[in-house]
Amino acid sequence: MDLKNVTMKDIARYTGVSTATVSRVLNDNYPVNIETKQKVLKAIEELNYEPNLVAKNLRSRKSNLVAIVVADIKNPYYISIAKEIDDYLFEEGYNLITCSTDESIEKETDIIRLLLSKQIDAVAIAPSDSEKSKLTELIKKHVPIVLVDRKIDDLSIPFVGTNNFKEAYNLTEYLIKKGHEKIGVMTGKLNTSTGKERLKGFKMAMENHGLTVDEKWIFNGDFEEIQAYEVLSQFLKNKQDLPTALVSCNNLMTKGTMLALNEHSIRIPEDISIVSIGVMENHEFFSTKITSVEQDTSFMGKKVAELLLSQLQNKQKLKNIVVESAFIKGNSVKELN
Amino acid sequence: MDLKNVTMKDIARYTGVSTATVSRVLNDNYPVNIETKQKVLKAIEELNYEPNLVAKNLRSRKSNLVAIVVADIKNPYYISIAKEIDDYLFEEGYNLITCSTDESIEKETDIIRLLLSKQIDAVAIAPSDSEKSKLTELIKKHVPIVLVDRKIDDLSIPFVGTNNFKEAYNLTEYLIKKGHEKIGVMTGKLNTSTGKERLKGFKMAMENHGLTVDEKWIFNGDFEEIQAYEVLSQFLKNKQDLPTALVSCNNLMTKGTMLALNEHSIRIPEDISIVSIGVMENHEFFSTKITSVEQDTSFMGKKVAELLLSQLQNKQKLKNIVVESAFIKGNSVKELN
DNA sequence: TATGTAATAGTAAACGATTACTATAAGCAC
DNA sequence: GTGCTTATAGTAATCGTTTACTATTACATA
Repeated sequence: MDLKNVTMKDIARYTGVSTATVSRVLNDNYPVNIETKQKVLKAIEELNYEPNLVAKNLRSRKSNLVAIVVADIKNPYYISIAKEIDDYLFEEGYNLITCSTDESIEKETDIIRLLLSKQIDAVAIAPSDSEKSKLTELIKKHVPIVLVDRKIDDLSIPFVGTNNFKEAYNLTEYLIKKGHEKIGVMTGKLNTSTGKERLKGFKMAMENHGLTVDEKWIFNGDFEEIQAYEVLSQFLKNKQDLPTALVSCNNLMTKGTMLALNEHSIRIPEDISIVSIGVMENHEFFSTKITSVEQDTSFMGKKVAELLLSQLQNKQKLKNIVVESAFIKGNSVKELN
Repeated sequence: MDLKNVTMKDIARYTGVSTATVSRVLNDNYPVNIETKQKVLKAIEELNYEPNLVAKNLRSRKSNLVAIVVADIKNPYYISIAKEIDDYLFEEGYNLITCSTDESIEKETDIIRLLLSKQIDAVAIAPSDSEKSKLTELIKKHVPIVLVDRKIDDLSIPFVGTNNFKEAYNLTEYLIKKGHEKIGVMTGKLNTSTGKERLKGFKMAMENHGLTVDEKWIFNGDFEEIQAYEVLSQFLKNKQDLPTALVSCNNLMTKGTMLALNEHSIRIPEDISIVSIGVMENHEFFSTKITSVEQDTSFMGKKVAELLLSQLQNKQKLKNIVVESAFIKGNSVKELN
């Protein structure tokens, strides 16, 4: 039974009115005789009618779908942002779909094309490449966008994120004040705003304190755990001399770093000090808690949702939102003074 | 510019053929003259045509949307499963939308209704209540379902999960073998299969070893961190005597438990031993690593995806899949012998 | 009485794709 | 020439809604 869905047509036939009237009852946007209305509502109840949103969407040229496109949706940082956005948008009748680009610009481009085909209503995105991202495709079709975490300067798209330069600067300075001079950095992807700015912050802090950055301690990470693990493992395998401290440019790479150090029995902070931009899950239970800065992802998600909704509802207020991040003091930094 | 999307009609007009022909070129499912075909393809290129999937979906009565409905999509356990499903389905042209019920049956019912309206193609679900879940609504509309993690017995729906009874039994027995007799349990929701079976496993292990279960050490959790934290905090505030060991019935509650114990300066395992069904993120870095069983969520996700796809593609093979879980030995259990 | 307007409801055209039918022409066998 | 098949392509219906038009009635106003 019930092989075919009940449609407005069925309701119309059942009650002897036109589909237009049924639609009007459902949307309550046009005067309908009270008795007719009740008859229709009764039929809807009896036949267990449920609207077909695909049809509705075709007619309205919308999809009630919003996407969040990030490098890796398994990253707790993005998860937390996404969940918050989802909660807010769900209230307004939107569903969120999450897309991971795995930092590949090709995949990101494919995803954007697919989203356009799906008539996506809005997109929150952390572009995997600040130059090559095909955001113009979205702009051309007037799809509202919010940049999350990663910025793109030339396009005037609202942005929600943190002050990456400052985060890196402060953490590096913290190390310096503890007496560290031989400091390395595990960088993020340098074709993203976050990667660039964090490295810049690191270098500036070094420079301002008259320290030079040793090239061999600049580890080229890509924001992912594996790469950080491998780059550092390679370095350690060659028995090169370690810096006394290392700045890790995101949470995933901090994990990769810790795993590599663990494997070589290098202790934190006895043998090397670590600071991290971004926290690891459950770090409060760690034997060595990593000193880090923590972003308020719930707040960020909320702000992203607000910016998305304000664009969807044409209440344009397109300002950028830079969220302050918190300093978390752990015990991963050795006092050298 | 480009306010309106380019449609097949535009391509048809531009090339002087009918929309039927354009459709045939695009789908390559009907003979089209080679020159006509090239002309159409050229127009598609030039006008930058992209298909409208909403229209396609209306016509085909599908949505290319699959949903995963769980208590809390922020739970790393579900995230990992979801990500795996997403990856597999994306390859086949489906998008995954994630829905959190927050363990509320009302919310779950609303979600199911919404999904039906969206013409959802398939649903993976961990029902928030094994009795009251409105899966019949989905079944009535012939929407393929896969039960994830939580089972429902009477409906014959394929299931992917673990042997919850055995997991609880083994962990409890492990404690007993270490000499523990005063053992408590932080239960999950008892209106779910996982909650019920884990408690049953715990009780059976106790019984089989001639131990009695003290009611005051049965803590009524609901699988969520907060509830576990609060129930235990309340207990500790009343200065009641502790069991020597506690079985926690999922990862989130283990966290709540640890937080509550921390706050009261109760040490693991010196003051109380803890075992957990399910692992916490990054537990490899914990000062006290919790002895637990770990589910292979990637494998589970893969199996769920397979079952979903096989139903979507009518290759019915509806067997249940029970995944073996791994025993992780930590240092959270004190030897009492 | 003539006229304006509000309530009520139906008709039919959209939205953008797919496809069952139908039609034409060409090629081939007899 | 007749009949059959195949390649090719158009027409128009369809998926399930919404809505611009149009139409009718009732009632108030001048």
